[in-house]
Amino acid sequence: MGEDASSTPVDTRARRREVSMADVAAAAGVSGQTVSRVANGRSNVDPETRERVRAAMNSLGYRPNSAARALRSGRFHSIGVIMFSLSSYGNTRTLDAVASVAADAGYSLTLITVESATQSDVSGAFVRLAEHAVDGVVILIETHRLGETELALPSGLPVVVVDSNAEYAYPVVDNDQALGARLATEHLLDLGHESVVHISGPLESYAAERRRTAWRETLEARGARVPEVLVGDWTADSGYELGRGIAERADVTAVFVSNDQMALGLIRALHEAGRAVPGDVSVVGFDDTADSSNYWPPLTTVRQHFDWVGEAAIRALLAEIDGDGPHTERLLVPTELVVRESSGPRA
Amino acid sequence: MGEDASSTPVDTRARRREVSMADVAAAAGVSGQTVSRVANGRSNVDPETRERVRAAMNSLGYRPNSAARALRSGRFHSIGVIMFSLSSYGNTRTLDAVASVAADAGYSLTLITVESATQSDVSGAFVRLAEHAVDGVVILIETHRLGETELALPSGLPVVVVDSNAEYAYPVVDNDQALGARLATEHLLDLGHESVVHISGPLESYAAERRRTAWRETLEARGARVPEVLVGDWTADSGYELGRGIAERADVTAVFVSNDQMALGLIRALHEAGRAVPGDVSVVGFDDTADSSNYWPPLTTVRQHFDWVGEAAIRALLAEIDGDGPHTERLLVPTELVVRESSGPRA
DNA sequence: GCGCGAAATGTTGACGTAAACATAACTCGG
DNA sequence: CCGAGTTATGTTTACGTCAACATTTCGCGC
Repeated sequence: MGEDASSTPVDTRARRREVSMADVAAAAGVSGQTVSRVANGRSNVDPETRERVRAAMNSLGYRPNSAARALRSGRFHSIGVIMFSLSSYGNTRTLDAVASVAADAGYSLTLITVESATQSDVSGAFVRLAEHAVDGVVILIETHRLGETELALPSGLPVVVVDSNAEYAYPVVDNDQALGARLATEHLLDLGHESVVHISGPLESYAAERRRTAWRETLEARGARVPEVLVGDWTADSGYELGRGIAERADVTAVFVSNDQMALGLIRALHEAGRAVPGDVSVVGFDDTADSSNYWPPLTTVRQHFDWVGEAAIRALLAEIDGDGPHTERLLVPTELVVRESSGPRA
Repeated sequence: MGEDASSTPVDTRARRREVSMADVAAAAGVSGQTVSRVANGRSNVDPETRERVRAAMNSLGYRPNSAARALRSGRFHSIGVIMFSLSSYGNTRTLDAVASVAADAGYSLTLITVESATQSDVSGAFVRLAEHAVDGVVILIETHRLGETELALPSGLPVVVVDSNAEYAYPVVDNDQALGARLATEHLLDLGHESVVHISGPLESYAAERRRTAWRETLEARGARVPEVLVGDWTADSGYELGRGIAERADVTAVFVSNDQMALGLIRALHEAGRAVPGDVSVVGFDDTADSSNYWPPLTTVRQHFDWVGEAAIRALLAEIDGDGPHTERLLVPTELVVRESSGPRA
């Protein structure tokens, strides 16, 4: 009695009954297999038959059922992305790139955001993705510290991590944080500043850590004094709070800030205190957001190529998915210094 | 030729063979159906049996196959999102909210970004989503103008649109653009400014249109002169370019800008020209981005509750999916004025 | 102690697709 | 004009899950 059409002719939810291959096959007078061949663009179909099937597909509005397709083939043509919220500028930009590259390759994106970047949250999200029919996973989490247990995920699914820590058993793609931080710090030293204060991102962030480390090493290499690190949380507000302290210290003439938003807050604090930028204090940020060229003054900053990172991540993942063996490698995309007006020679 | 499985017994890609219900059933010594019942938390299973099945699941690492489940049930527990790139602040924030609400409801998100917001691109994306096993679609496109042919999508799938135009045959959720624009304009008039110049978003944007219209109507209602509209493209750069023109006009004392980023550019242009904000020119933005309280001066702006919008959109969509009939209604989330330091009384 | 119903569990089949395996039709060289 | 090779098409089956139906087990009232 499985035949529904007989008993319930007017079923509102009957729309669920989609047009299937069998329907097309019947309409075109061929077998389902031939429809399948046409749908998948196989060559061994008579042009005339192909046309007939195409016509039937169009008139019936046939759309292949991806669930069935996935069940049959084991491929879902979908890539999972695990993100730690969408608030960070860089991650969002990377996601954008990931989305378009994946789309070009015929993959759609399944997005999961996690509240906190703990091991349990991330692997929980991972499990959900694994259940949810994805061929591979991109983990896009700049801020996380998983404690002693490093990222350990259920096996079997290709994974690429976009992050700054090298300790993963998965391929890692990232911007070259250390290069950018070095360029920024050297730029300020080259302008004659005796030392450079650093406003860091949160301690849990590996990206922040690498920038901080490179800043310190650059100062040491130049024989400059290494001031105490100030720690923010990436927000402009935290930059402002820390900036109020900096504004009171006449000895500070150069600040390297770990992202543009905190730099914005810092600059506001300096303005409020009547300290000129770059006259009294030079400021260099990190990210080169779309807005930073319109800060007042326009911000000298480190440009990250998030689009390259996103693209590289997807390419690496697709290679893994296609079985070209997992490359546990590490790809660093170069960063570059963009000099604008917030940095100048020491007064 | 292509057949590899037979010749390569040690196939690295053999991991694709996931643990299935049958494996668990065999391990636990029960039928597949019983496993299914345990997996779905049915009540009519003997506690002891349930425990045995659970143990087998864990030791084998069983994960239900969502493709098979979807094929069987017609439900995918996935919501499609069509976005016009991720560059806009508001859309990204809305997406964030959508992601967490959907996740709470047990749905994952399938994200598709489109390059341009044309009818063909959007419906192309829609078709891809329909193929891609989603239960419903959220269209999150603030900037689009589809010409005379209004958004016409293949039928059968619940849809919610987040946008400012009322002309859809689908439920629409949006921030109350008109309210915000009115509040902003009235605020400036109340401060004593004789008129208010408006920098609009692009003409293709319905959001920009509604803000522009409300600005004009507010001026007219107060009997104020309506200056020519300046049209930007949402970027800070465009705000800067237009701002250079404004800075030369001594008669302009108040500007209502259609988003915060253009306001940032405008303020930079004013600074460059030596015109004080708000001393010479008052500026009000729109969005209340995370950064705008740290602009210099901190920006008076209109706060949009993107999180509410995202949540409302998902709730409406889930209601549709659950068959509570399509509500072709329109939900406006209130906006509010946030007064900071970029606006002040007319000199 | 017999039969009835409830609870626990098993069996069958279908969802839509595509791989593997037929089979039919048609080409072409000798 | 026959058989081998090629191309077009059809048939069967399995993917993993779950609803529907079938069967078994057991408790309990009379």
